[in-house]
Amino acid sequence: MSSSESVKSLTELVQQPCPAIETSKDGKQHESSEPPASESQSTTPLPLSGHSALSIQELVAVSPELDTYGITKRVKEVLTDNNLGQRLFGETILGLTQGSVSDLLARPKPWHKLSLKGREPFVRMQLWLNDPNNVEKLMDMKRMEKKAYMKRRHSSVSDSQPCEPSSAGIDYSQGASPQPQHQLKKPRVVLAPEEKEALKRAYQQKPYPSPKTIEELATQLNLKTSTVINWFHNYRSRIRRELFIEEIQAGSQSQAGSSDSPSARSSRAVHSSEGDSCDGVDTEGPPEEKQSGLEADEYSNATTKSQGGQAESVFEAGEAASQDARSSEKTESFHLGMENLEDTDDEGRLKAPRQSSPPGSQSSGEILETMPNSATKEDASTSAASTSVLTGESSFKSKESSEKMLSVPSTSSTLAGGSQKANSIQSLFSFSEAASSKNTRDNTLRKKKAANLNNIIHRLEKAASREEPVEWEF
DNA sequence: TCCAAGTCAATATG
DNA sequence: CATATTGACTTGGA
Repeated sequence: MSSSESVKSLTELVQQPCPAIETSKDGKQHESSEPPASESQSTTPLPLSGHSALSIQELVAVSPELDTYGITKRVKEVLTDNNLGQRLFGETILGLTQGSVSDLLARPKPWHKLSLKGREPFVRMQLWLNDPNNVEKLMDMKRMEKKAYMKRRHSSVSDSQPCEPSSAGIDYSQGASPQPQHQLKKPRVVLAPEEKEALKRAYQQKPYPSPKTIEELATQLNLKTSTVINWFHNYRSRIRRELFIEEIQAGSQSQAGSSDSPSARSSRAVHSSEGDSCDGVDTEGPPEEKQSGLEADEYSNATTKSQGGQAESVFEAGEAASQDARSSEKTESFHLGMENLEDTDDEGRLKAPRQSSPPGSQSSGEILETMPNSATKEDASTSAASTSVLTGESSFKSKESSEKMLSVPSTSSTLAGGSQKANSIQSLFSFSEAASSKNTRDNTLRKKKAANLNNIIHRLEKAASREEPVEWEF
């Protein structure tokens, strides 16, 4: 009921474009439930379809800056408190699948980094949070779903394949037997830990590999080119996100209470210390971005592409044959000696890989095998490995070891939130300040940061137009 | 064309 | 069962 509410809120927002400033609770943001009427609750799973979408988009357009982190936090609380799953919430309220919701709730990007489209779910969440009956509605949905489910399996007594032929048919037809249809479907590539390692290593050196490099990687790892491309795209964007959340969390917890943090940042202070960092990723780039530190330490970054095009074999296992002939000489960048150490989930990993790994060579696992190319299923056949390193311990354990590698000092750069837009920023959540990420323990984080740095560098370079990779002074 | 941002959907994990 | 991860696809911009 209440069909006009959304309109009302919308109008309100429109009328006063600059709301902002809400202190503790955001009271007036939007209210009302999403779809203006119609709400077919019966069988249509996806609520979004035409009608509501429009309103939402308009709302997004006029929506004030929202605290995405705060919103997701509250949503998670409400959901868990009431035993509501994110699947139901996602499909019913956001029109997204479970996986997407999980991701969104766990790693919300800051509002200003979101595209119009990306803001939609957050506006919906805010709307939902403001809806007094939000929980109740979801509970109802849950009940209905369950009922339907029960009914279905109840009535379908002997059906071997419960209904749900929705996807069926079409192509392969033939009927029937859903049994023999797999394999041809599409296997869903799963990269082995070693492969991921190799890709990550390659990423450190070149976040934006050239087509040629990609080809080589694909060949060496025995993966499809598209897989390698996709991997890089995904990795880059995911790394970026990690940084966002880090930024947000750092900011929000700063004044949580216990932490005193002497560091008072006065507007744009330049932290000279090289220690921490944080920094934002900022896609813009052009402006200044001071990154300090970054000693090459271990991986020198990408910019040094040297004009030749050398092929870097990511893993030492040379193997292969791949036709590369160029001597890769040192190529391998640093040593990173990690290797797999058991897993046991420890987070505090002490460094000190017990395993041998001769200091000079970075042994790292090598890939599984490169079959000629017959295409049959992939089974690891082992072996061979001609030059394989002896130390190589071929069978790796299982999980991927932690990834630790490079220990970049950090990018630092205070970026100063102020410079950004300097206007609205109500900063509900943190400022994008440079806080301090002191935990040294997280290698992963560091790695991500480092990776990100490379990313930034790459972009700057690009932006700066040709010009060789000048040496940016960090 | 490449890239980034959003998602989906299959798998992994818990 | 629910949630988390992740390769691939889609969309939209230069």
